[in-house]
Amino acid sequence: MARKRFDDSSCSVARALNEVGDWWSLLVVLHAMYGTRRFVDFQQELGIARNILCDRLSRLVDNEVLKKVEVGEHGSRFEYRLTEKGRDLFPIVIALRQWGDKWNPAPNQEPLDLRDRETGRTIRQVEVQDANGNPLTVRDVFVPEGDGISRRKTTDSKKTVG
Amino acid sequence: MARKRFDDSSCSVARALNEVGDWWSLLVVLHAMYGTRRFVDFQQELGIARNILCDRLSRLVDNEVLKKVEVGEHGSRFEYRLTEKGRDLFPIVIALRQWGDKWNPAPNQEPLDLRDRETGRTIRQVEVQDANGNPLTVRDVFVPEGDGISRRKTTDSKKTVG
DNA sequence: TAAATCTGGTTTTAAAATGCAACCCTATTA
DNA sequence: TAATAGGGTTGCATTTTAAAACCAGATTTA
Repeated sequence: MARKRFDDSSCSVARALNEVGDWWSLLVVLHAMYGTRRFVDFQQELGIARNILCDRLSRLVDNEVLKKVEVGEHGSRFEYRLTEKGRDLFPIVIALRQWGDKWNPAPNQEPLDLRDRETGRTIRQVEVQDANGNPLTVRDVFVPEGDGISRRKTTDSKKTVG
Repeated sequence: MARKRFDDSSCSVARALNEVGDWWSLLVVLHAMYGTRRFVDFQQELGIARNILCDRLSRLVDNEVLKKVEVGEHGSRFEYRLTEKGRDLFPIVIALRQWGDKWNPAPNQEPLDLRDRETGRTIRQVEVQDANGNPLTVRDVFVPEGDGISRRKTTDSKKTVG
């Protein structure tokens, strides 16, 4: 059967994954952030099948993560550019990159070193922070009751994370 | 043909997506962060097919995002608990949630309000920050040359993000 | 000017992934 | 003793995916 989709899910993570939660979309967005804009460039950089790339690009355009812009007077040339919504995926992509570098470092390769354009200094690890900017772990947060998360009367496990 | 996998990709985002980049894995991790630990609980909360849940749980265990723990003296009962590696996905999950809430808010629902257990105050928006903790956008960062990102001599688009 | 190339796709085909339902086995509870 | 809960596995039909071939308009190149 078909993949399940979550367009109308009450969970915003599910709705987000619906738009960028497949194997390729976030990689397309990542390369767009590195400056790639053209169909052929995406195709060659990612090594993605052309039909899949087609599908992903148009889906990202439908979801307003990218916009398709006609460029050049000669012939039909297009560019796929990030929208504000797309650029807003930045923390997610960077957090994924940092997680990958930390837990699955490439054997013979330095992790990618991203730097602040202004100061030239390495950026921070992306983290969840409290109102004052102090880092928080899973255990430090809670959801006020009446949140809409469907929970069963749990079986017999104690409710501590980890 | 088969889905493409990126186990050995030089891109850490690709390697990360290889472990948690499918339609269900991050949702499983999310619910684990909310406290879910049991097979049936995941199954009912997520509405996922049992065989797929099986597959995802064992893959997450293989990748050391979850650990499978035998509990209870009576019968074979298991719990799936987050490892440190799994808990380290916290910023990614939260960033996804915030992105979903911002750009695809649920029609009749308040966005989920996560709070610091200690102060009771709402947590911050997850962001990329420079060394001093100031927020950075895509346009504020750069990759030092010689980074291993495969780039073509770009066609004729100007290299500005967005 | 004809041939080759670039760009951005669509089509075809076969292998996987997905979802559903049914089944299995061990314990526990009614 | 029967029913139910937990944690799966199996079979099957439907989708998705990847690879490669094909296409069509514009533009170089020979």
